[in-house]
Amino acid sequence: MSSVRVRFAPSPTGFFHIGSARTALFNWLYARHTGGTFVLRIEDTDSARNSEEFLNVIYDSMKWLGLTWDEGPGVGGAFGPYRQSERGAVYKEYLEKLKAAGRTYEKDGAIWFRLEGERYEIYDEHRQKTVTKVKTAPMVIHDAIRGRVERVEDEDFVIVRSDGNPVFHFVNVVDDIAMRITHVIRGEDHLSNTSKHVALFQAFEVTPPQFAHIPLILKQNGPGKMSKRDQGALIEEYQTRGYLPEAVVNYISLLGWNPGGDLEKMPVADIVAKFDLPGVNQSNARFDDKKMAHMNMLYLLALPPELFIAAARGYFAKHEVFAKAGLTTEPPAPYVDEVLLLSQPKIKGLEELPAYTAYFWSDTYPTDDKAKAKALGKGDPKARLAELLVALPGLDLTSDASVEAGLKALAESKGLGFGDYQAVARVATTGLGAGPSITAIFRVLGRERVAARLERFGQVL
RNA sequence: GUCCCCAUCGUCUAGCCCGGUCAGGACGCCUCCCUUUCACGGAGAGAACCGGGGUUCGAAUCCCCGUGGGGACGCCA
Repeated sequence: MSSVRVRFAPSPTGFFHIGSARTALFNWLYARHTGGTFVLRIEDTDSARNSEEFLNVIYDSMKWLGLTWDEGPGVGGAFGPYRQSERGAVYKEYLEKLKAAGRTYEKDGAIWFRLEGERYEIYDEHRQKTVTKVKTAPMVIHDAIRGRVERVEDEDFVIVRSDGNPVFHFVNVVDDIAMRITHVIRGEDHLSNTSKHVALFQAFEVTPPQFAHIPLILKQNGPGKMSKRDQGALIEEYQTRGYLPEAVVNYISLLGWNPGGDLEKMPVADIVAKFDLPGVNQSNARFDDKKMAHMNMLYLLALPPELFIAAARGYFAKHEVFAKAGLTTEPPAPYVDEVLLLSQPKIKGLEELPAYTAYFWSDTYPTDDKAKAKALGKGDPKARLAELLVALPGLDLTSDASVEAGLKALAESKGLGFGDYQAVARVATTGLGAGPSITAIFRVLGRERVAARLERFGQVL
């Protein structure tokens, strides 16, 4: 294990979104790349806004994405506890250090951090009030992604609230010191805070960790950074929509980072091998759900049959697809597997599956009017239907090839093409204009059901 | 308003650090091919160096200024 220690420090005040996931991922990737330690620390100092529900969402989402932590809640570690709400003693100890150094004072019941320098008053237009500023030397931050950043921190700030709870800036720095964090990889929205943090590190006489401020993810429509309220922002949502976690990981790893070539789809092990801080971009990235969906399709397509079946079945169970289709018992496993495999090369996402396969589960399925009109629009569909019904008992349904041979023979005997039968047979047996090959549909559905559907369709013509 | 960060196709980006290529790839869009529908796949079209100065024989690449975008300015994190 290398000496690298990184942490992801979410606060359970809202759902786990793409931006948080990407920050967690970059920390995890860096830890895995360097053979370091990935720490999960829960920043729950704002008791008014925290909730256990959100905490569980964070754990679930991280586990789903495969972002396992080496130290943190549930797994322990030498620097625990890992929830800030349980670290009161640590903060008290560090607060004493600051007090002893004369770097704190009380005002309005809160404890403030005292910057060193000459004080003066000035009217702040933004806040519309007079504030006390301090003439300080600029803080210099050596950022692994931004380079040298200089910022003047010129106002004292609260480190312990009047209710006794310590504030983010303070606990964040204290824990990074106490947990021996070597690299702070976080969103660029924290860059302006970093001067506060450096001031605190200096007050504790500790060399600050290596900072790396990663670009933000912008919402795909409209201005501003992505927030938990935006469309497609929640990791949870991709989980319920049946996205493959490795696809999500792959896609978000490419938001603000790239291996420096044309490579896009790559196994997570390759991402780990290639990931490094210098490869991280400096400019913000806009989220694109189309590209995410495409990545997911690529992964779905590449899934070995048994894994695709497992994923699809997981989706079906989660969404109670069979129950919603009106079935009291699940269809036989081999039948279900066959139907699922038929669909694998055709769909872009698992969420398409219920609608895509509905006619395999139930004999009552909707008929798409457009598809019907199109199928009935040319030739003599009624005659084709009748011919299919005549030929059906003699059709060899053992394989797609044999069904195809049979249908082609029928078409040839009438001086027609395969397509003349395909269109009407499809809409009759599935109600749709698109789907797996008609030969596979015949074979999997079976002679009886196909016959019944063809007949029923013929009657309403 | 103050401070900080950033700037290549509509989007994600390669190229930039260490100036010299028809500025490359991917998503999306469009066309064609494959085909039994729909996908997948294949081929192709269209599409960008934010603007202005400077340095240089030569600038997407280095410097400055604009402009634009983003972020921070809480007893939130």
